[in-house]
Amino acid sequence: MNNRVRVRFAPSPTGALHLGGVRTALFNYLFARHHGGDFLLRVEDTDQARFVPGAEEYIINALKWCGLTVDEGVGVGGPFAPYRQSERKALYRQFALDLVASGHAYLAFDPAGELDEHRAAAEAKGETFVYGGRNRRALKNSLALPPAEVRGLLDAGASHVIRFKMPAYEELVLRDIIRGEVRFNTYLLDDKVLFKADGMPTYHLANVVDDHLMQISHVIRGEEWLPSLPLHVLLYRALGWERTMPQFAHLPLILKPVGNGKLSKRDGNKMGFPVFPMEFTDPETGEKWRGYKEDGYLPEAFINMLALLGWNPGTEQEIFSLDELCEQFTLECVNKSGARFSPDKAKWFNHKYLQEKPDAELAASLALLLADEGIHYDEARLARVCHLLKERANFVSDIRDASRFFYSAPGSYDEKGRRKNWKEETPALMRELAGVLAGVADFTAAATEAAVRAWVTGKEIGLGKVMNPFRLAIIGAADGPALFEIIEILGKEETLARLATAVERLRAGN
RNA sequence: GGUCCGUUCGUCUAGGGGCUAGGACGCAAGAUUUUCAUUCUUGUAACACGAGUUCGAUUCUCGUACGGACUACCA
Repeated sequence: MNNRVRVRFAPSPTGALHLGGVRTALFNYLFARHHGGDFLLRVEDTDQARFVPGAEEYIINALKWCGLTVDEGVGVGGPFAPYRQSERKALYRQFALDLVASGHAYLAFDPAGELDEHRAAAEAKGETFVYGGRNRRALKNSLALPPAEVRGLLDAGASHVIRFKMPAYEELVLRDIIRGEVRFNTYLLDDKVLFKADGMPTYHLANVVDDHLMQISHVIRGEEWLPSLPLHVLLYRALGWERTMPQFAHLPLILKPVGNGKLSKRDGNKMGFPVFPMEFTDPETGEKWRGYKEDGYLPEAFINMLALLGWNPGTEQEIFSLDELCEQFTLECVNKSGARFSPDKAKWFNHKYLQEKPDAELAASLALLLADEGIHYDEARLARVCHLLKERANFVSDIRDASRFFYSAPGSYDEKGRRKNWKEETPALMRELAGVLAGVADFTAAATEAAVRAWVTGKEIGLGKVMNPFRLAIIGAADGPALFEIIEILGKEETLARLATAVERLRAGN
């Protein structure tokens, strides 16, 4: 028996992976790396009806984009292959049958319609229908029906499922790494279906069987699974695997930024932020969902933001590289309560990471965005443009939007800026300014600034009287980065040309 | 409805029987600046409520309220 740490991320390919799913994967990954263990990817595709083509590929690509490398599993293989449950189908039936043989499970023949009727009837009385110890002898199953009738149904090929036989009355005290002791009483629990009529196991059976077979040491999953923990533990027990049963940790949920409830995929489009790591187009509805990647988030920033949603090491550090996260992550520092997602904070993280990016790297991303719009740019200048604009940007697209004047002269001028800054005396001032600039041999920001300041000082007027209309002439707007830095990049010729154009086109007054 | 989980500034959180309850996001003000930002400084703002234990509870216990998850032949 080995006690190597082995964890798995086990998504169901029913659509794109959302924020919560990525965080579950992340915490599993961090836990594995922290302990020098293995991170597996297992695809739980036991529900044929909900299978979405492309979802599995999306999940793999999303993990890749996030930098979460899978050691073993779908896409990479490994000693316990296959890792796709649909390909392990043949394996599960025997375990279900073993449970029937040992008296821990039974065959149930109730048609789905009849159960629906029971549920409806119970609901009408304000109650909930529970298929369990209190009524199973009155339903159509191998516990209630005479053996001969069961055999007859089987011989006739009657559709049936296999249900777990929940113990009548047992106090269960279970341990969760994050929550401590959690208590349940089997008296209130129902006989869950383990094996479906279509020959596929349900999540509960497949999950337990695979975690056992794949020697998983820790099950780290969302809080929505906490209610089925007793079933799973009982299953390990019934299968005789309790001694090597994994430890459990149930992660708090990620909640909507505003309003009630957990974050759903609808919230993103509604409130203007992505809930998926990457863009996803639903193949059935054709609906398109935004992604963090396409919105311009850096994967490191995205991961950092997600890691701090429900976890923190107890220090005041906020910026962590993936390596630092691996080093510092522990389940004991995961908190118990749900965390509201904050799009603002996500942006702030990206801003932080953007500042650390080398100009050349940003320039390469910017070039792509510009090419998308068919904007012509001078490649040699792009890194300088990024250097100048990045500190005021959250995304590379912010740099693109703030840098348009570098690629072409202003086609129009900001009206408010014109009214405020373009006075009767301005044209003359601008012509004089052009003369001053023309005389600067080495057209650097430092040199032009020194020349202009000297000239303005001599004239005994405020710097703003010159700089504001100057800015308007060069970039067509009243805001933006340091003007002398801008004209250094633009060059003398272009600067003088724009000045001349502005003098010609702009008129003072209202 | 039932079962289970949770509750510190608006949000993410630190802390923990005696603290001026700390940080970050956001917001506001000031400084810097040729503008707008950035940046820096300062400010804003919290222990859900009620009992109990205790010399003393935000911290421990129990209730209440509120929030959440689950309650499928879905995961």
